[in-house]
Amino acid sequence: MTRTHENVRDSPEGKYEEPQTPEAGAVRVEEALKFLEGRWKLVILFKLFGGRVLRFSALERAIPGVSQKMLSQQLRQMERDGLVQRVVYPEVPPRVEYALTEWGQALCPALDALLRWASTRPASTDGS
Amino acid sequence: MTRTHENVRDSPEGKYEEPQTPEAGAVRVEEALKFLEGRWKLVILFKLFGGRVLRFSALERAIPGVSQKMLSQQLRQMERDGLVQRVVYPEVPPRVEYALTEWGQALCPALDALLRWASTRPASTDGS
DNA sequence: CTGTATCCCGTACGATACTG
DNA sequence: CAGTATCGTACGGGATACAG
Repeated sequence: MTRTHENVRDSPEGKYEEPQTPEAGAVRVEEALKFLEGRWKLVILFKLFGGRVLRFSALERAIPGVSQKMLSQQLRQMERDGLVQRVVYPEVPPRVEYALTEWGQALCPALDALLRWASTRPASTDGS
Repeated sequence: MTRTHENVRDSPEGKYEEPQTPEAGAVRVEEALKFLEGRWKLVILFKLFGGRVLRFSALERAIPGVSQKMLSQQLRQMERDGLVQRVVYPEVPPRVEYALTEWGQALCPALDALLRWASTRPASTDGS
């Protein structure tokens, strides 16, 4: 599974192409990581994983320490990036619900891979 | 369905334990991501993937735009984190070689998973 | 050759106040 | 309720100079 590669070219669904150079690889990973950059994005992601739907105030309550500004800002970015779906109900008082997109949900396995990797870290041999 | 699997507890090799709460998951992913944070870490990583061994000046030349300060700094962090091995040859002039540790090499599949995920991103429907 | 020490700056983030 | 506006700050990172 972790198969780094072999013949991926001309695969029928043909979306994913192995980066051809180390530089390209680094750049593409950086681009992927940019979707996760931001003090609160991962927290939001995990609150919404599993198809959960939360409204603004619920997220605010669920995430201790976040300010309205930051919550709003990060949600907007995630929406623009296609990670999050935002649904506005034209009511009074206003209600806005947030959920992950399919693509957002699909992040889960990749994060899992990262978690698995991190969990294999050898203990430092020196006393640092 | 975030839940990729079910009973992981008491697995024989028993190293990896699924995070029990969203918060824990977010925190652990953040910790994992911290190993990759830094303007030049990924570039360095990709230069060293595949078991390549490079000395300081070689990395400097291979990474356009990096300063000695940053290169040194990021390499030190990666060394402390256990991603990179640093070998000093007590010669004149000094020679220092850098390579990835096993754990560092093992990052590759996880990054691949991230790359695959990113490659499935739907095109924006709006004109942004 | 392989670094460290200073100085400087942009930006991400936090706190607070205000609005439809 | 669900945000935006404004201000202040901490820190990562660039440029440059110096050192073993």
